[in-house]
Amino acid sequence: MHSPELLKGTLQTIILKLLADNGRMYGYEITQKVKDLSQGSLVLTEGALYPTLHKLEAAGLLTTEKISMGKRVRKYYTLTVQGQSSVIKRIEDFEAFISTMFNVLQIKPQFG
Amino acid sequence: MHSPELLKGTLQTIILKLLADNGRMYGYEITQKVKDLSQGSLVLTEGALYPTLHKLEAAGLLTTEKISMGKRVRKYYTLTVQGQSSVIKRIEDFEAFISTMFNVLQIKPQFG
DNA sequence: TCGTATTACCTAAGACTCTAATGTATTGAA
DNA sequence: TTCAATACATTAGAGTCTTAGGTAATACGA
Repeated sequence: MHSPELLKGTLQTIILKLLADNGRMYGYEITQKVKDLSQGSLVLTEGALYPTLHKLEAAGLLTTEKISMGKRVRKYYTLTVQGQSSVIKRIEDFEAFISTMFNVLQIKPQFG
Repeated sequence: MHSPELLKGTLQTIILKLLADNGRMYGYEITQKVKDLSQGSLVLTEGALYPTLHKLEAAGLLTTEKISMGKRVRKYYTLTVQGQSSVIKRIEDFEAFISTMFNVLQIKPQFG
């Protein structure tokens, strides 16, 4: 489990990128996908997820549609055109930030 | 200039690592060092820096000494033993977080 | 069939970290 | 002598998260 402070500011980027890769997704599905991809080390709480989804929708980056599954209603989120272009920029921003952090911390990227 | 939200949670790590590499430093010096190492893209505001320094001191990771430079008094910060061991852990945490983020975002680290 | 876990949506209070603004004072250079 | 840079610091407010709580459907084992 990571220090939760590090996650701050990355949640929107994660959500947007998952939607870019997977097409439409619903909230609970996003939490499970993040858990899977991070091997359990990143857990999105619902108190963080839903306000963020609603904020991204209000900003015009996402649209929603409600799909009935029997009696249960799922709310699917899809990127708008504006959302699609913003993903690219946010990934670039994230990569630039990481690069800067390696310089400031004076460490080399290690992978393996 | 980076999206400021991404910086959140990394400030303590930056300060501790700079002190580990450079020995004792004073507040203003830290802001300049960060600006230099990041080529101007990361700027620590004083409202973020000083409360963080005081917090790290209260946590026992830093000690201070006041050095008179003529009429001016500089406040130097030095890592305690506890601070030195915490740097190692924080760098490891940061690297693990980056690695996880690359997995979740499904991007490959690009450097150059 | 009954209880529990999981799925699935959501909000609200409070903690925490940052920005922006402000304040004080010294030093150095034009 | 006046302005920029150096050097310390605090505070109000914004924003993002955690923790806790609420509702309800579905699936599964005892």
